[in-house]
Amino acid sequence: MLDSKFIRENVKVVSENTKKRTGSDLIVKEFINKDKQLRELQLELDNLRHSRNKVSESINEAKKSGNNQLFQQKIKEAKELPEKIKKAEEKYGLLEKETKEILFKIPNIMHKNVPLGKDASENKEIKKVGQIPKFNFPIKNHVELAENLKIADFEKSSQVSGNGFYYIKKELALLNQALIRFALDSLSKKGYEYIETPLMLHEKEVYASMDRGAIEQSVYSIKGEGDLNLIGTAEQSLLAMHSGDTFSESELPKKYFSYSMCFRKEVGAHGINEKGLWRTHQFNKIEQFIFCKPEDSWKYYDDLLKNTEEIFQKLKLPYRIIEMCVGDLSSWKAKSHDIEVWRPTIKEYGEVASLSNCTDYQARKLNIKVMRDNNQEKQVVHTLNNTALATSRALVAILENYQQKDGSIKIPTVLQKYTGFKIIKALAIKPKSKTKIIKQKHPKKILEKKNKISKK
RNA sequence: GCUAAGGUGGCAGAAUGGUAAUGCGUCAGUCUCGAAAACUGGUGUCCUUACGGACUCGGAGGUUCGAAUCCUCCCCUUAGCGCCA
Repeated sequence: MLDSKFIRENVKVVSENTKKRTGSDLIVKEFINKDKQLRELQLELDNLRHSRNKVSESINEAKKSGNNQLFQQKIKEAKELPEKIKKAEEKYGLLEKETKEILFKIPNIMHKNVPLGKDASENKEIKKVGQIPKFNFPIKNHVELAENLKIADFEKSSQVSGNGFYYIKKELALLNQALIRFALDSLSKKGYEYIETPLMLHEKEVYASMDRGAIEQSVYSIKGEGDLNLIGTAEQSLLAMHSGDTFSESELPKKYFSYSMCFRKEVGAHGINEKGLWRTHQFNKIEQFIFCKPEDSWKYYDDLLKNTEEIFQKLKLPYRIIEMCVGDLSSWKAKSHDIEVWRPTIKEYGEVASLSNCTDYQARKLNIKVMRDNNQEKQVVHTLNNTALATSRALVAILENYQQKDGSIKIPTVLQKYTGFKIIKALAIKPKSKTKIIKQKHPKKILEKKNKISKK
């Protein structure tokens, strides 16, 4: 949320920004109006309370001095006040709630360079990195590849949990763990602090990181457990970790990274009914998160992008960077870039990481501040986040980009020390159709191979 | 989960129905060539141009003219017991 005082003092800036982002600045006008009423009501309420405090004080004095007549008279006088105060309080509470709701709807002030555009189709491509692989054989998508290799089971998972879940098995599951370790090591070396967080949060903390719309579309809440919700990203739990804290200047920046499971409803999301690992209700993610002084946030923004790029470069996966245009920028962000990885099967880039500078918008909701050295003044900190690696999408990219003619999958070199194997070997026997069995020329060799594997 | 004791500013620690003592820390000023000590003033949030005022004792309600204090519900901490990956 924005600072009410800032809105009052910069109506023009906020209105223009809101209009640019949502097409209308009506909510700003509405806020100004409500906020004015609210402050008038507060003055009224304060005056009522003041007179109560005064009367109470005089009652106390009368009691102490033993002036019984005055005491009785004042009590009589005081008895009328609580009712009035209660009414004013109720009115105030209601108006305050309304005003806050509107305040939450006013979007963050964008960075001045955010490109114009209506929606995702108008996002700006910044650069492309890496060689797009060429295949001299018909390629398969990750679902076919994984099912043929029997390293994933999407039938069973949809049976037991519904669509959007997965069983990954054997080499694929180990590759998943290898990706996690690889990303953790990569960020550890950069001096970021590793954190493991709660996977459930109260509503207030979840709400701090995003807006109402995003929550309704993504957040799972736990039935019968008060207002507990599964996190959609460790961004939420990392932000909440410093809820209410005031840092000294020397403590900042706080650079964190975290590994967690993420849970998302994906209501209305395109592709949630598609089989596979690309869009799922549950996935593993290594997330980067920074709390910093306001003047430093753009510097760290670049760092966060570099860290993730480095990971994809080391995995030798072709990717591109795009910048979110106004129409595709979430309300709480000041600026955002995505990293998209190449998917040869659909001949498109697909989102694998999302970088954001939320400036002070998130931190204000949880009252996270920094005490300035010079003038002893507190200032709301800036928060930034970027995916380091969401493993399920990286798995898709690896399966599809590293597939071989025989259906086996090469393991990216940097991951081999974590997996312990260099290739996910194609299965020798394909018993599905008779013709294929006939085609197999060396059944002895196949048997030998099988024995070797089972010995391992 | 049970039992017991607790939860008051950055920290320690009083106030048991009369409007949050005090100490430490910290910041500023005086003094000093400078520092220390000493002294003086400030040190949570909000409203107000200001004068002022309101709020704040883990949270939410309630009783009362008035609640840190009494009542109800909830949360958390510590210790012991129980259960458990």
